[in-house]
Amino acid sequence: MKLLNRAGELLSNEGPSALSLRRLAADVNTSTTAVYSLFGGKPALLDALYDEGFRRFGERLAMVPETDDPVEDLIQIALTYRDSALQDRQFYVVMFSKVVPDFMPTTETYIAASGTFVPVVKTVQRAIDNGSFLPNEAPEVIGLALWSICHGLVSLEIYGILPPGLEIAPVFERAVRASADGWRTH
Amino acid sequence: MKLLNRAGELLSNEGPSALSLRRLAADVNTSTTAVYSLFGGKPALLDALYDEGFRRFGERLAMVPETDDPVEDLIQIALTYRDSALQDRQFYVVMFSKVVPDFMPTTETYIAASGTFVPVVKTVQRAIDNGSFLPNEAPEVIGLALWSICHGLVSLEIYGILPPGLEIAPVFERAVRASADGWRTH
DNA sequence: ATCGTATCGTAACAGTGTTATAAAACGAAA
DNA sequence: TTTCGTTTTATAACACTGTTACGATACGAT
Repeated sequence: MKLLNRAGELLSNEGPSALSLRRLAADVNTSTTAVYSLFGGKPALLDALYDEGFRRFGERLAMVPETDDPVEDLIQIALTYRDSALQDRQFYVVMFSKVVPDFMPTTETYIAASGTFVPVVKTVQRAIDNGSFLPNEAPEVIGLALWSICHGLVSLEIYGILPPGLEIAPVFERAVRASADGWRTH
Repeated sequence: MKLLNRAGELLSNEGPSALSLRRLAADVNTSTTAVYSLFGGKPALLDALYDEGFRRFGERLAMVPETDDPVEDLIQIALTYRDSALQDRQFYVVMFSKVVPDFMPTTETYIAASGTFVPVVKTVQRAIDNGSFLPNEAPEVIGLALWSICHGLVSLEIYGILPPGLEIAPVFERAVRASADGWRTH
């Protein structure tokens, strides 16, 4: 599907505002109607990109190796989260920000995207079983907290609203480690 | 300025996509040109709303009383952060999300907005001086970490991409407390 | 009262997503 | 191979967006 590839390129190279149907159609030598017969419109095209973004994202997160230190595994997942987001930052804003007015993913696509979160919860569960993390805390809650600090820091970074003159990478790691420590058994 | 008031209403009630210049001008019985002579265009109008959003936001955060337990103060600031964001959620997405393509606040407006962050850092400093938080950690970093988990959770909540069937308020508080605990001296 | 600036209305321009209509391409059945 | 039916495509128009040139109006200070 040349259209989808080119849409991904346009999104990555020039951002969401360059992703107009006329521009896209002209780039692959067709007309805008193609988008409607093949996808169903611009929202559906965004849905496909949303899906693609989460596919890449989940692929990379799942690639983090599993060691016998689950808390350290979580840190590595977090670092991978940031790397992946920065690598596909234009996809990231489609996935996690309202970059296109009134765009919402299909519930089907949304459910598929939710799978990205599963390895995090599993690793948290291992940390609980391990005795590293507090028992009697729902692993989804801990996972969500760690996921959120990643999302919060990364989106602030991508939107350029972080204090300037800040070496972000070490700050990110430090923040994630502290956040994980908050769930540790003492 | 009736235009700005109506723009805020439109933004709050119907979201950013309802904020078109023609709609806005018609609602206050004028024409779109008024926006250009009074503000300078739609980006400048958004800039004014961005400013207004941060003004309200900062006002509420600064209203959190200062006790002799700075860590607890930080928790209260965090809870206020969420309350304020949910109260003005359409403003929040203008402030922290790319809801209008290629919109960026003026550096002047951005600097004013940055002031919102100051009370957080000050409270963190008090927690360090207090002996509650680890010394030799930059208060900006700790403040940023706490700010980020608030931002991460709240934006996930506002965008509706949180696991369904979740009582968010207690999860939010639990996550913030754990995140703060991560910076505590043991 | 007059001048100069600021504001406003009308209308047009370029761009967007979307859709009706008709032509073309393709695949399967006769 | 030929025919039929579905899918895909191209053209053009529609309604909408932000923006701007132009002219008229209103307002405030000299």
